[in-house]
Formats: sequence, structure tokens, C-alpha cells
Amino acid sequence: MASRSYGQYCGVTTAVELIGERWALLIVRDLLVGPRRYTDLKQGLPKIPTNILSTRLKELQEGGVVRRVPLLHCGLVYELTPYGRELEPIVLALGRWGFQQMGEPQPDDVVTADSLTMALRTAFRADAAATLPPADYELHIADVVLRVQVDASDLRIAQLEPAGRPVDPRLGTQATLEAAPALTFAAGPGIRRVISGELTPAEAIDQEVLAVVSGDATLLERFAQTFSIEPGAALVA
Amino acid sequence: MASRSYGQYCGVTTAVELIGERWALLIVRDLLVGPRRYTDLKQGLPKIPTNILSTRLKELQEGGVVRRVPLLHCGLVYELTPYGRELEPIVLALGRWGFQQMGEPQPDDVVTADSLTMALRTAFRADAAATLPPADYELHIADVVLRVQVDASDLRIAQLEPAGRPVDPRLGTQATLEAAPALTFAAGPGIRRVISGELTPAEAIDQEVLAVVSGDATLLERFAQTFSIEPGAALVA
DNA sequence: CCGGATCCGAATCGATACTG
DNA sequence: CAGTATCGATTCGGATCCGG
Repeated sequence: MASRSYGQYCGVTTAVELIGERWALLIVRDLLVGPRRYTDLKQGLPKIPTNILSTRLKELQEGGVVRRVPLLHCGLVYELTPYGRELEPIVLALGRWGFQQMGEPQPDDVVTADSLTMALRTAFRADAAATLPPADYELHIADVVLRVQVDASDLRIAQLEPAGRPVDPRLGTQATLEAAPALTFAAGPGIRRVISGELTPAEAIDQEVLAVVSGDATLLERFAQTFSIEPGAALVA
Repeated sequence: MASRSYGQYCGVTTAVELIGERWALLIVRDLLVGPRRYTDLKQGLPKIPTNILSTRLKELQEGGVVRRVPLLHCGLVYELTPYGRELEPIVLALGRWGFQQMGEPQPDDVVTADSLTMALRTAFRADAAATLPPADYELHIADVVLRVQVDASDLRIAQLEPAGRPVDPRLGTQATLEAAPALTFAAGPGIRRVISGELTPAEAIDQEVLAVVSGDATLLERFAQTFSIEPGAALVA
């Protein structure tokens, strides 16, 4: 059952044998947001066949990347091992690299809460954020609602139901939700062009890529400075 | 012919669609060493079916990762585009990550010149090298002979024929080959345990993992300090 | 609903042979 | 040297089914 070997004794080859199968790295991406149940993963990867998800989870466990954790009276979750979590800077760098080649979305492309959470992490400029005042955004994209809190070089993202409450306090990044966000805005996939610097926030509003729902619209500038992927910037942890 | 889509609008997904197919990242790995002809790639990846190599090269070109360059009167080579070269820190980090999970080599595993060249790059500690005097090694592993020159944080690796001359002055990293190397040594796959810190050079010689051919044997210590992969050190450069 | 297992047609991969 | 062509072996994808 050892997956078809590439026949080389090499670190890159070993890595590809561990996480190079179809869908594997997307499972890792979602697990980097937090532990997930089987059903969560299936929802976050709508096009994955259930047998493939099952097979990959087994392989990732054998490889020491993922582990299966029973939850008391609450089912079970999959989570990354410490070794699997070491993939975080790699997945983030891959996200920045791929971002530059993203075109327009295909008709049936979706945006999931986990992929968007990771996308914001890939775009987060800790250096820029450190020079700016703290900020607190609520972001609506497609059906996904995220609460995004930036404090110096610290980034917290919580996934909210449309209602406005976190999906599950045990799962995902914690955020402080007492106060209302300073800015709430909605965007479509065109927000990519803001992140890439192709559009300023003002232009994005003009072109209806982006719309302020409530709060201080001038914070959009700070958002654009905090989340940005410039060409040639796949580098670094 | 758009490859089976994952159906998500996300940078990581785009990256995986560009370089996630079987063999693709190993082709990129070899091209990170230098431009390569079709036949070079086939030799460097002995188990790749020729139709797959052909297909992947086409896909990588469509994705803007690789380009095909005719050489005057000398055939043609494939090389990474600037965008493809941005994968270097990612491939190196993946190599470090996979290195930690490498076991013993399978009976039919091979070590190629390009994979070994990249392995040394993944293990190179520029920070440690910067504090050490320059060094100049010749390294024999399996059929591969590499000339490895370290000068502060600069690393140069040239692939030599068993004869002792570079394979092709146009291809691969240049090195200064006038002088003889200060240390020539031979090793088996067990050199991995030296890189990982599991074995000191002295122990490696005792266990016949490593043998000095000529030159100053004390330089092995410097080599081990210069090339090292500690657990948990997969970080992207 | 959760966490899968099973079945089957479609697409891809792997090995070998062959060509300009 | 630089690939195409062919064909059986594997894997993937989509759907259904099942035990708790």
C-alpha cells in the first residue's frame, strides 16, 4: 500500500510522497485553520469524493501529518500533528505564489470559510500591520462572514455564521467579539484586485467590487495596507 | 483540457493546480539547479514515463512556470521562468520538511546529481557558514560527484563527471575548479544521519557511512556545521 | 446528522514500443 | 535528441448505501 514510489532518496521526493497526492494539501490547508470533523472537511472541499477524503486522511495519518482525536461525547476531529503544522509557512508561501496566477473565478468556483481564512493569512503583512493602529473588521464574501482583528503583528480571524456568532468556540481561531467591528464590508471575488494592488479601495467601491455595510469607510485603506500580495512576493515565513 | 479543477477560488488551490500533478514538482526541483534538456530530465527522473514528462512540461509551460529555449545548433533546453524560480524557497522548505521523515532508502531508490545538489541547498546553513572560513569539498555519493564550494554565505555546487570535469559549462552552477578541493570524501545514503545531527562525522567514519578519500579530514566537522537540518526547521527562507 | 464503506464508469498513469 | 502512440493497470470521481 506504500504509494507509488518516485524511486528517489531525497527530501523533496519524500515530502511529495507525503502530501503530494490529489487533495492532500487542501486538506492540510483547512486543518491549518483548526481541527475539523470529517463532515466539516467535506463541506470545506465540496468537490472531494468522500472515498478520497477518507483515503487521504488515512495516508496523512500514516505519514504523521494528521491525527484523529476523539472528542468527549461530541464525535471526533482531525488535527495536524506538530510535524504537520510545520507546513504552515510552506502552505502560506504557496498561497502567495498561486495568488499571482489566479485569474477570474470559474463559474462554479466557490469560496469557503477556511480557504478565505488562509488567504487572509497569506496576504497578511505583519511588518505593515506593526506600524498601524489596531483594527477590527467584519468581512462578508459570498456566504462567508469573517471577523478579522489586527493588533500590531497579531492577526486573529473568526468564522461567523450569518447570524454573527462564531461557528464553534472549540474550533477555529478565537477572537474577541464583545465590541462591534469598526468596519463591516462586503466584497466579491474582485477583492483579489485590491489585495494585489491593482485597485485602490476607492476604485473598488466605484467598480462595485466592494461595498461598505457599516462603520468607518476610511479603514479600508488600512485594510489594503495590512493585506497585500505584491508580485514576486512568495517569500518568507 | 483545463486540468480537473478543485472548484475553489483560492491561491493555494491555484498553486496546486499549477504544480500539484504527479512529478511536476520534481521537474521543478531539477530545473532549479539549472536549465535541462528533455533527456537530462528523463535521466534525472529515471522512473518518469516519457509521455508524462512530455505532458508535464507542456502544462508547466501553459502555467507560466517553465519555458522552452532553443539553443543555437545544440538542441533545446527547458528552464524556469522568473515566476517558476519564485518556487525555490518553497521547494527548499519542502525538502527540509520531507528530510525529517526520510527513512532508510528503499532497495531501488536512486540518488541523482540534481536531487543531491538540491538536498545540499536545503541543508545549507548560511548563518553558520558565515561564521566559518571558506571551504572547498569534493563529495562522492553513489555515482554522483559534486564539487561544493562555500565562501561565507555563498554556496556553489558543480556536478562533475567521474573524470573530474564539469558536465556542461553552460548548465548548472559554476564553480572555480582550478585548485584541488581541500577535502574529498565519499559517502552512502547514511550521510543523512550526519546532516540530521544523529551522527558526528567521527561516528560516521567509524560506522563506514563516510570515508575520506584525500585532503584534510578535520574539515568534515566544518562540513557538518555548514550542512545541517534540525527537527522542526522547515521554515521558508 | 456523523463517519465513513462500496461499487462502477471515466480519466490518468506507467511501461513499452516506435518515429522524425 | 525529443518526443508520440498504444494499451493495460491504477486512481479518481460520482453516486449510493450502511451502521451508529
